[in-house]
Amino acid sequence: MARTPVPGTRDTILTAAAGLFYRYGVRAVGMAQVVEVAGCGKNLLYRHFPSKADLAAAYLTLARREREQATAAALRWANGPAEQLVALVAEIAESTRRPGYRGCAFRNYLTEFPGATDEPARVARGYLADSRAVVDRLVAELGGDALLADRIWLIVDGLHSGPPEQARVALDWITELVRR
Amino acid sequence: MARTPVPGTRDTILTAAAGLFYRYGVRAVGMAQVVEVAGCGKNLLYRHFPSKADLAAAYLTLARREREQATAAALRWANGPAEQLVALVAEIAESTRRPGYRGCAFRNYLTEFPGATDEPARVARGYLADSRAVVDRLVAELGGDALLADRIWLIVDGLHSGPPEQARVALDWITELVRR
DNA sequence: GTCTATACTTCGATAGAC
DNA sequence: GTCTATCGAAGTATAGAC
Repeated sequence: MARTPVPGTRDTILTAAAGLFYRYGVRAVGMAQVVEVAGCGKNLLYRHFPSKADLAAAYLTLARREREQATAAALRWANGPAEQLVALVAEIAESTRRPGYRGCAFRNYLTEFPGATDEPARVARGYLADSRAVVDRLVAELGGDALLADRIWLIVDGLHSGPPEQARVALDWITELVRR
Repeated sequence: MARTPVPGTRDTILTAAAGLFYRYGVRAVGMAQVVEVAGCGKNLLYRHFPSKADLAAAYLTLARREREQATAAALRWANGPAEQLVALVAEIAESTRRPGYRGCAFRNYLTEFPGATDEPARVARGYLADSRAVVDRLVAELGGDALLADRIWLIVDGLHSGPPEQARVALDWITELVRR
């Protein structure tokens, strides 16, 4: 009897991989570990993701989707560029305070693979660039100059790599900058 | 005939390792690669550094010494806490603009080995904590509050992980914050 | 006695085969 | 799903040059 392929297998594998990659780093996690946590055979994993780079790229793409959804949700209740900028940073600040937070997945990947030009690196750089572009757009709508955008991005960068205690400091500061 | 031990061998090896570790990451660089670049035998390497962790710890300790020397040199010409804070950040900003800059060695290590508690990790966390303490002390001397110290540290964090173009933005901002 | 070079061991990784 | 081929890495041991 032909066995019905289980739907959502790809998601199961990807979720397991994402958890491990984010927590321990992409380099530190082996495919065997992913198989173990996903509870599937090695066969299936390599069927869905022909190489580790493919899996890493999918992991970062998933992370991107999650970030974008969280951002969109945060922006939903904000009116105008000022509120939107605050909401944007507030969402990041909040995420850094969640248990298990280990920094920005995209920045982490680029630190683990400096100078990489493979697919995961492209996904990571792409997200960072697009993310920065959103800030630029909102600042422009606000009527702010390039300096304000640079400063906000500087805080966002610091927020991602600093300790979670910085979350409130960053948020308050952004609020102050934007309201002015 | 007894051969005279070459002095400075340890430094030669360490310099080679440091260059590789910083550029490509500690995980990505193998001991064989270090041997190759250092131009010595494997035996000698393991005599001076019994394990890769020892070598990594020595690399970060060297990085710390270099940072401290650069910081001390920058602080030498500064009078009072305000000027010293500016000089401190100016030195960091300048360093991020040097060719070959690949981020903060200590933050990078901790990103490569999240949650590590080995000797290199202790060195990295130690430097970061001491570095932060210097900022706190200078801010206190300046008569500033904890918020100002947090904000300065936020900028320093952002400066380390952001693009080099942020250097001037960060420096100007610190100057403005401290002069007030 | 100190160094280089190299062979070797063990281990874990990716990836593919069955 | 297990089994295996292949590779690279850490670390050790040995042989030989100076």
